[in-house]
Amino acid sequence: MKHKKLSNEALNLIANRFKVLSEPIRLQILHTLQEGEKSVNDLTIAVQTSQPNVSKHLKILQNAGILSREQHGNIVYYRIADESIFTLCETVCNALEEGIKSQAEIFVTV
Amino acid sequence: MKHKKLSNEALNLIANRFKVLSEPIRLQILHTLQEGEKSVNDLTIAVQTSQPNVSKHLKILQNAGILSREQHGNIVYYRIADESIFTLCETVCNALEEGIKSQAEIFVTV
DNA sequence: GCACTATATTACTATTTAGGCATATACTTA
DNA sequence: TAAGTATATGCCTAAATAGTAATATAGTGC
Repeated sequence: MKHKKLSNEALNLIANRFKVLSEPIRLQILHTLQEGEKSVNDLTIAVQTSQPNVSKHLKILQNAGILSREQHGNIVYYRIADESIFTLCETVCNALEEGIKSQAEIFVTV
Repeated sequence: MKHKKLSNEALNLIANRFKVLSEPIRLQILHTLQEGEKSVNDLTIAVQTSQPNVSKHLKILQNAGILSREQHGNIVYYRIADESIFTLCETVCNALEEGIKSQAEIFVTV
């Protein structure tokens, strides 16, 4: 398996993407948006925190290019702009499952 | 495309994995280890920071199940224990490339 | 214009954490 | 045992940031 050498700037960008995804509330927002676009109010109800807090997280996600924003009258709808985040989550899920299985094997072999 | 509903605890675990990967120095360490196992000293030289700092990051990566540790005499070797992190980095890389391309299109259509 | 609703922003606080420095631990060799 | 080397740990400080509360902005309908 061949791999390219990544520059430090590239690693910084990658690290930053992970940082954006490292907040549970933001993952909750993304997970909720997997059903389709939602208003800020919908999301506020879904993630159980204050509206200003949701708006702040939405801005972070939008700035990262993960969400797009669309305003209709008084209501602002957010939607997923970069589906790759679900691939990321799935990869992590599988890895975590594997890790737990490996731990379980310790007991099996006793 | 069907997707399962994730519990908040699951999202916390996923967020935590992203958090571990959200530090450029840790990505540098992982990227260096892609060549194969290295000693703490090797890694300290590779990532250009202090040895205690490297040890601290190595511990975080090991606790997350991403690295494994093996001591030979005086020297401690670390190696990748969870290859999925490279898949993650690659997915992010591709997404970032796509994002930049989309931005570029704005200029093309002028 | 005025009241009402939806979203965003600002200022603040509390928590987390990366990095530096000093030092501890552990292994090796003389 | 003593000196030397490799790695880990503890304490501290500075910077980043999530959350809150108050307020600002912007759109709607009367």
